[in-house]
Amino acid sequence: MDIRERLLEAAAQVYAEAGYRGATTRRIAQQAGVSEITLFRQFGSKEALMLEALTAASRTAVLALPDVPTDPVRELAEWSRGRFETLFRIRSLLRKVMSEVEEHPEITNCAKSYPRHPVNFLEQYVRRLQERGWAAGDIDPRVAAAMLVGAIFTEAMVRDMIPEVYSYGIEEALDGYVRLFLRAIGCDAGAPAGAGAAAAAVRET
Amino acid sequence: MDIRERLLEAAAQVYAEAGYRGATTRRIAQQAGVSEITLFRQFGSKEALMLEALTAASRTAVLALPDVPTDPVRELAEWSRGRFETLFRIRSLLRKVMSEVEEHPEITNCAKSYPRHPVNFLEQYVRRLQERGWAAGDIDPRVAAAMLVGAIFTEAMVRDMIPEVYSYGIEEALDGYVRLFLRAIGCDAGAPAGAGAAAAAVRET
DNA sequence: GAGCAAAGCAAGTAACCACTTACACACACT
DNA sequence: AGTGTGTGTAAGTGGTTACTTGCTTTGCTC
Repeated sequence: MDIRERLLEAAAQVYAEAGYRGATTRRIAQQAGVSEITLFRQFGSKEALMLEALTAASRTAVLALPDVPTDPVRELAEWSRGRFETLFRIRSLLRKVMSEVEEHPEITNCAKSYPRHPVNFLEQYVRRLQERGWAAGDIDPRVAAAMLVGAIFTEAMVRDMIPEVYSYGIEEALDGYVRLFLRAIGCDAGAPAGAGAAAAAVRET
Repeated sequence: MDIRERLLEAAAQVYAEAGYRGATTRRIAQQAGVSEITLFRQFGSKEALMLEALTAASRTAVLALPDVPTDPVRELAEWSRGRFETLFRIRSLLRKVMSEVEEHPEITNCAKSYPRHPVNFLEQYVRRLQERGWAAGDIDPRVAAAMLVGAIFTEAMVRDMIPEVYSYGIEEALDGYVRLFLRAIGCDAGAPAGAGAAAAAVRET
């Protein structure tokens, strides 16, 4: 494996564990299995290394939602789960980036430069549900999308920090969020009687 | 003002700005307007000072929800706004605590030791709505409460970090969350026609 | 085998960190 | 006047930080 890549990966990992100040060049070099001098010869400075490492680490594939909704319950459940797993995997790194926005804006900018934020995908999906008459028209898709994405984000960030608050499993939480979300926007297929024409239409397709 | 208190307040403030490693004793003493030696004479060590400062800083009053729900829309709107403002005020400190849980568990424990977490208040409120027949019985109050609280938490944590994602105001967001939440749990009093047949049925029981 | 780029080692730089020691000053109580 | 108590200044402790210099070793190409 290339030394540059080893250093980049080690830098991202140590940063996720200890933050910018805690990610010392010695520790990064040790983690990568190279000497500290090689680090400086390759990247010039710690700042340059971290910038490149965090830019690379934040390049994660963004899960898409189907252009044409067919099974909202299933599609949203899968998307929510994927979104959660992505966030949960990089939760340590994300926490550090969040806590250092004020101090290292130039470095954290690269990590948060989503050209299109995942919340926008969900927002568009809700709009398409509305166009089809599967969701109530008086819902603000931006707010609705932010609510579900926000709940998932919190779940990924704090669940392992204060587990005593969460007496139920993550599966239960995600399924519950999707069900609540669909009910909230008026697209509740599994809701009790009288829940609405939209839900019936969904079930029939 | 007492020197001890000045130091405690300065420690919390500098910690919120720079984190544990960045909160140097020199900087804290300077912020408090006392000499660095006084800091050590008063608290013995940086660790002891930070522990006391963060314990004191995290002692925030927890907003209560009424024992007997009368006006869910208003009560939840007020509670959500209060919850948001509390979190938003200490967002910098919270971000640091979150990013340092793994490294300084003993210090961050004091900050997150909610005997009863705010989400439990909302959970109990939802239960009381259910008992009264104002909310659907098949809703898990724990999951529902976590969803609203999670959405508010995310709003307080990331809104000022990536403002370009949020094209609407915080008022709009909070009001929207409460409306969506009430619809989700089947307690949508003010919902327009078509969306709330189930809600009407709920209200009649 | 010669040449060369990239890696390593040993050592050292100036700055900063938490923390200590020694000593002077100012105020309260008696 | 004396006696603490709490604060300040000055100086310095050993350790760590990012980063550098000088020199040697490795491994590959020709």
